Amino acid sequence: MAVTKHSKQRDAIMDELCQRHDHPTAEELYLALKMKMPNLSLGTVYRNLNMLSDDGTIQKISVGGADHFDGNANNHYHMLCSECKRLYDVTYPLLEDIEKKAVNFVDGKITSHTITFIGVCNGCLH
Amino acid sequence: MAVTKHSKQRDAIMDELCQRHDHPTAEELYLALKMKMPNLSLGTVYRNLNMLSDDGTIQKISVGGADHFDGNANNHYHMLCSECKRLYDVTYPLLEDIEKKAVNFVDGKITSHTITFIGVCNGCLH
DNA sequence: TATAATAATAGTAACAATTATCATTATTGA
DNA sequence: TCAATAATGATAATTGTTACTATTATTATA
Repeated sequence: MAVTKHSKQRDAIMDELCQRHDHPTAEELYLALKMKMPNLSLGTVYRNLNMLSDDGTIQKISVGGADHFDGNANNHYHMLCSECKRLYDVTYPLLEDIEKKAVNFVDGKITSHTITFIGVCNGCLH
Repeated sequence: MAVTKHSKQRDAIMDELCQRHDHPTAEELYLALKMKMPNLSLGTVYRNLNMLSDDGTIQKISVGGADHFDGNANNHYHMLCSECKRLYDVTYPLLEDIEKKAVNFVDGKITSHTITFIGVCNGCLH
């Protein structure tokens, strides 16, 4: 179901998600919020994250293991550290024309694209 | 553990995976192989797919839901149909220099990259 | 070619991530 | 203020995957 009524829990989830830039999982968000809202439920976090990502208000990112969420809905790229599994933003300029070009190599229509770099972050290199 | 000894099950898994180009999940492979090898175990399929993708012999692809596997280990791109969740190959030419360029936008080293187009396949459009 | 070492298997249990259920609570519009 | 119902918290159920263990298959060597 789509969002219709307002809720404190959803506000808190959005606030937390937009303040941080570490692309937390549902459980990481839940644990952080649980301190301020002690009777928040993990199911509520999942339900809201799914509604919001269905809306296009936030992004859901699947890279193996638990899904990550990104409060920045504008398309941008990511890097996954294969050591610590953390997900980082990559400010590589958006490839504006890649979807148009890719149409020639696809049977269907394209609505978006993702690029994920895999590597090792500085924290894990040292 | 890495592959050392030979096994019929692993051969059958590789054969099946390389013959088809629909990026099956572990369970889809299992069901297809179960006909020829009635006492194949799902755990065996998972174990081998993981060993082979750790090797770099095959690719594991996470796009939400169950992981998909690709017998083509050469880097190439994919399209995910948001309707039927099927994964297609995209023969878009490899962006050879993107990893080198991306280094400037990343704190760490890059070892590979993936591009996934999201869209609707022809089967789902009609 | 027999044998010993051990990797790989089948079958099953356990686990992790996510979704569904449902009685209760909160929001909203009349 | 009240009725309608969306959203919640708590928990059960489901799904995808990994771990465990006794047995079987592979392989190197005597």
